[in-house]
Amino acid sequence: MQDPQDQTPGDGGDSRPRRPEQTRRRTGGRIRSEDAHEQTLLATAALLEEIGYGRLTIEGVAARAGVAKSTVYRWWKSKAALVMDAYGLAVTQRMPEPDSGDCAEDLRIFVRQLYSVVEHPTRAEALRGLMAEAQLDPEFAPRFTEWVRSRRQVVAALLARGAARGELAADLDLEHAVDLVFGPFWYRLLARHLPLDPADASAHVDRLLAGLRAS
Amino acid sequence: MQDPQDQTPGDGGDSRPRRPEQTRRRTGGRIRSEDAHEQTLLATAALLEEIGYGRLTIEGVAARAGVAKSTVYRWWKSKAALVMDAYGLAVTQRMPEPDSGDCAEDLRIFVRQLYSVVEHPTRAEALRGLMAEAQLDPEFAPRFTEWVRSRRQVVAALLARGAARGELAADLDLEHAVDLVFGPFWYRLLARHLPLDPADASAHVDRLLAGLRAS
Amino acid sequence: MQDPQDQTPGDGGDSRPRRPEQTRRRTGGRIRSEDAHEQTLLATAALLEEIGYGRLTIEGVAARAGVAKSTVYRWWKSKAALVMDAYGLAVTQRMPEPDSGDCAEDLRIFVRQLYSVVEHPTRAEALRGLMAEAQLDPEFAPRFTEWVRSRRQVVAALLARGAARGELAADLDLEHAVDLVFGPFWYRLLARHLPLDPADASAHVDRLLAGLRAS
Amino acid sequence: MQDPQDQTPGDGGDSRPRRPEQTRRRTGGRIRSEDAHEQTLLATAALLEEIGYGRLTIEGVAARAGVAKSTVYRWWKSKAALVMDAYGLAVTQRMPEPDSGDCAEDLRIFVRQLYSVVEHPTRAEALRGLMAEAQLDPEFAPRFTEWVRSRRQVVAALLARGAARGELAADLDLEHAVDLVFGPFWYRLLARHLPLDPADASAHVDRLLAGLRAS
DNA sequence: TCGTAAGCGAGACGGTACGTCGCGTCTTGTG
DNA sequence: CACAAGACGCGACGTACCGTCTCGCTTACGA
Repeated sequence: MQDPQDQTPGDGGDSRPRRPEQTRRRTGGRIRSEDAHEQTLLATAALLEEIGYGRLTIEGVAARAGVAKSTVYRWWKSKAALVMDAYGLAVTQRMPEPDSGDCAEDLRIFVRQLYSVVEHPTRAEALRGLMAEAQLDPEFAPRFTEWVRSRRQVVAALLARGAARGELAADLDLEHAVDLVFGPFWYRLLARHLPLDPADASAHVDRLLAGLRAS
Repeated sequence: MQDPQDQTPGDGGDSRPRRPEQTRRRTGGRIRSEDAHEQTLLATAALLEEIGYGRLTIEGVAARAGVAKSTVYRWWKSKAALVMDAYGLAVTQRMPEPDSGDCAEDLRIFVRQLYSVVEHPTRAEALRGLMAEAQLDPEFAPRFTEWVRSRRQVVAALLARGAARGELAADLDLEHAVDLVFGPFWYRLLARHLPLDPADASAHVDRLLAGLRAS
Repeated sequence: MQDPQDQTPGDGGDSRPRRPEQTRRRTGGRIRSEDAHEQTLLATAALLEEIGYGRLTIEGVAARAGVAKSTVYRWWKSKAALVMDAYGLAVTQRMPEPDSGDCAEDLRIFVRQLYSVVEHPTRAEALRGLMAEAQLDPEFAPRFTEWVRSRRQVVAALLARGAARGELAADLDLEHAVDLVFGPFWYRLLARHLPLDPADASAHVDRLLAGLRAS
Repeated sequence: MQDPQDQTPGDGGDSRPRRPEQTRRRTGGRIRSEDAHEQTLLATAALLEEIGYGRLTIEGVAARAGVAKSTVYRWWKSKAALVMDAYGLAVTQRMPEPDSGDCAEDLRIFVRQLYSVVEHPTRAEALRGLMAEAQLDPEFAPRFTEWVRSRRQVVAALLARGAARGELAADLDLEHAVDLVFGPFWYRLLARHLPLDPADASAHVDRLLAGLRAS
């Protein structure tokens, strides 16, 4: 979600930028409890597994974590932000940024990884929940969009390299191409009109490449 | 939402599948108040415009409509179902089922219409809200998926006609092709990484057709 | 509750005087369904047994009786009135009006009968419920008070006969004496500080008579 | 309701037995708002005066007190419990526990005080309402019975002192004697067959004493 | 080494909306 | 007309979470 290096030391690596960016005053005061923090994220993950995003509540997370509600609110401003920290990272941030020298291969790797989310139903549900929340919570939407863009960036770079190498059409519309990678994926994930089968990943990429080469 | 022809006359075009299917017992019982019904839908639409899907509440709808909350609950089992009736119809049901004899032209008409939803921000927000709700409310999800399928059917038929006429590749994968029509649209609508511009509709279709012809 | 002879024929013998007393118009119109009536009272009695006065509802009675709610409302204006018909009669109206020639004996018979209500828990609960309702429903209160007076009358007459025969003090305050018969009974029935034991009836009467003879 | 002496200072004299007995954990947690509490009781009392027990609602009390409904429910589990705190105390707790050395005099004082409730119609109605509620709400009944017993205790003690002093029959049945004090009072209060006149208090006591001396 | 400044648990608070229940009324048939 | 069916407006219910707010206690710096 965030590069590890932009973390204020002692900030736990996952707090949202709610605390003033000006390197935090830090003049005395009890230090943040790493434990409370961790328990919160663990409880969130556990509850996501058990009851799903929709029925997750901050109240419930706090109770499960043995943490005060106010402590949760101190570090995360919404359920979505909490879930994003607890799960988003695990789900997708660790996705590869493949660079094999072969654009088709890179794409294949990336898309396979993308589709593999459905093998972890809770992660898939978390993705759905985050997307849903982004529609309903105007404060969360920009943060989600930003995350989407960061994911797009990986694919865009990958395609740009391919185009530079001449593997793809020169006049490629990058943004549109990236939409063709993610669009059908999200659509199936959300609309559920057909199952999202990791086995389809290859076919998806093949058809994609056909279009991108011709252009 | 529903085929216009399966409407019982005087049933307002929005009957819920809650009442026993078809012929409704109809032996005694006060007849359903067309007025209460209509007022509810109008209030829903009005509030959608004013405060948006996220802040819409059944309580608020009932109050605005001058209708008892229990009456709303009698006919709609969730906010999403209510919005679907109040808005879904207006939003998409009236979309065309073009059949000009030219597949490319048909697609263009359909997609243009699809993209035009963003010219009505409230409708766009309603669409987003419904999709979000489908992720959060397991009871609503199937109903939404069904509606998605009905929309897909229109495009599938259109493409099938084109394939039969030889305008498209014979070995066309229909489902995947339909995903390419709707996927990028929904993706942009929901993720907001880039604006959804009706002017892009043509380009979208052109690229689509290129792929579908080659296959 | 009412003498059988004051019934308009065809009026079922237990309807409350809601219909005008002027021997009912009776000019065409469907005749009152004896069956609906009876089923209502039976359902009331059954539900009293099962769930008690407190949780009894007119809605529930109607459903159980297979009768329309409006039919219940047509003949009884409140739950209390309904219960009074369904149960009150059985509970207390059939109590004896003893006249053995011996005032002490008469009292003993009467009080024993009074206390025996606790052997029928449902009846006891109905009595409690009616008393409670009389406190909460101003419309029902007078009807209940009237019934109380009718019960008092029996005892008053009994005592008056005794006084005339010289078995009791001549300067007896009748109303107060009757209060001493019913007061402690109701008090124990309602306050539940001590169980109401039919075996106590004799002791109650004995102490009572001691006081009434001396005066 | 409770002995005045077992009140934690600042606890308003009306603490519910809902919180763990005695010393309350008191490790963290916002302190209970004495103000919210007091406003609730005041609003209850005010509404009792204005609309009476029957039409009192918790919803209404909360609104009037400017307090959240959930706060009311946190401290009182039913309307009856609320009224008992708001009014019961005022009505009867402050009743005297006379000990003049003369049993007859003590009784007279007590009964006069008892009858005087009818001079405050709202209190009388509250008493009726509480008794009614005790019949209808099984959860409340024991609490009410307990209160009744505490009131009886006062009279029992008074009579026991008299008996010890030889003012009353030695073989006095205390429980029955107490029933004779309260029974007729409640009976008249509830059944309304005759008005409850404070002027009758003396006569009531006189007749009572006659019986208790003779026994 | 002490005071000041957090962080933390607990949990009460004012709110908002929920979804349900029963009321008593009404509007439809049908008999 | 009575009756069944059942929809309607209404009002309150009791619950669930929200996000905020004291509390008392603990921890860590910096003066």
